Amino acid sequence: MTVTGDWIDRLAEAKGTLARSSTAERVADVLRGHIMEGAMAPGARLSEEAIGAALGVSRNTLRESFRLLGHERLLVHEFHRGVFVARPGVEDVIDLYRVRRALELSALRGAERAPVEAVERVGAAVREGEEALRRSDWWGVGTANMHFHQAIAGLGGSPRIDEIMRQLLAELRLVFHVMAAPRDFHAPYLEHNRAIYELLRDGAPDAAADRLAEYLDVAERQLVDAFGRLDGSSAPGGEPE
Amino acid sequence: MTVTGDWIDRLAEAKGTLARSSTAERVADVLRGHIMEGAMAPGARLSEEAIGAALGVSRNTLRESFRLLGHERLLVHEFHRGVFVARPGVEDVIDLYRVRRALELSALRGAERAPVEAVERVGAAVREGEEALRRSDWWGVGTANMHFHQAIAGLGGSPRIDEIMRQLLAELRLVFHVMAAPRDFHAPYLEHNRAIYELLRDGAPDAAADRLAEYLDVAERQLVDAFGRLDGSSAPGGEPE
DNA sequence: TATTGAAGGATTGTTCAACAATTACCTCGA
DNA sequence: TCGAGGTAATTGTTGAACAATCCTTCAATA
Repeated sequence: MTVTGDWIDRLAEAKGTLARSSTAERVADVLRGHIMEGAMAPGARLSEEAIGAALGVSRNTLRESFRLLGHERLLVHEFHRGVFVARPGVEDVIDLYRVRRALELSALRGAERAPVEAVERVGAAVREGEEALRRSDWWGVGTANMHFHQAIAGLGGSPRIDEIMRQLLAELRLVFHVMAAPRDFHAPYLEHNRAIYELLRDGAPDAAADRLAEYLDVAERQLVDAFGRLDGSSAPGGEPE
Repeated sequence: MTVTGDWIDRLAEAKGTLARSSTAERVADVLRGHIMEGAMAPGARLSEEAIGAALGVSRNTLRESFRLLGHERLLVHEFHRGVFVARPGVEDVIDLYRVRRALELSALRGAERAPVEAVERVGAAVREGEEALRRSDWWGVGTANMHFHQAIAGLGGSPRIDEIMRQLLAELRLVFHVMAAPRDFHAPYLEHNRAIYELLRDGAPDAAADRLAEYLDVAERQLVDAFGRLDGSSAPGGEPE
């Protein structure tokens, strides 16, 4: 007899994690990790030959990885010059916050229709951050903060917005590396996160959005100021001339 | 004496178009054009050997082009199976409109601070569409409509939003190809465009945003209905099983 | 009849080696 | 100090080769 249970759908969901295999993508994963953890400084040049030899992949495959990361704006590719770790500047910070405002606020404002699981992902991120703070795990606090905003943007349930947001936050983590003292930058925002989550959970998404709007303004200004302080010494953004 | 006119900035702007030379990117441009004009039907497979021979580029270079277009969601890359022209489904239409709502409405709502040139780009797109309609140039009407929404999203002056929007609209044009009769789909929206532009120009951006919100709802429903009608015959979206 | 299993061919994934095009560096000379 | 020129190093692109995987076909079996 033909077995056609509905559990077959659950199998189909796992397909994505199964089919994920490609040397170029795995290499991109490795590089992405190194870049975001700061192992490669912003502005550093990535030699095809050196990295290809180090990772044991051919130049062609490595180039595919570079293209992937270039599209995520973690690497910039200059023709005939090579690929470099992106070095975001003040105008990038401003632009990143423009996009964040558009995506996060509109997701929050339309959150009456958000499913409970999506709201709970926000709560989980809040708790994740508080626990990391208790452990004085600053990197973990930053990661949790990213998860928080990812969850906010994910309230609308849009795969495309999720992906855009992932890229934005990865790029933003680069910004933190350019900054002087990113150590405890995130910590003060934890209580804001909790307040926003509770407003959201208690059915006041508009109030939550207003609160988040302030939040974003303050954070942006803080980053812009930090950039302004070190501007002139190394001209972090834009094309050098 | 050193000549330092301000025209040097205008030269710098042209740098982007000048430095743009890479076989992979040029190939991607060609393919993008063919896909968006419907020369290659959604779902069609792109053979590396055939296309490589036709365009006179090597497989490695062609693969780079495929990756570029894959990131724009015009092609989907299935491991060990090849690349296919994307075949958007209903859920893609819904998601595309989610992102459009977030980006276009928030750009419009914050348009008090938009520079005059940006607003005028919206007006130019409106007139472009009206002229195309007069010539019964349906493809031109569609293009002008894309320019209109691109200009709306561009009111905030964000390069990242501009790029996201470009991709979204390219993907949406693919959707129109999947539809049955895309011929005069855009025409009825021209007067909406004009109304929105005039509200915006006359300093009522919030009213313009409300109008655009309706607009998007109607257009989305129309597309979803069109998909529902042809659903079952060829199952345009998702993974085939 | 319908399903399974095993060749066989075709296509993609990846590597390697080579050469062309361009940039970076270094030296030389004024 | 500045510019010109030449050399070395790096990237851009190609072509061929082989491994891995998928699709098709066809026969075998229940």
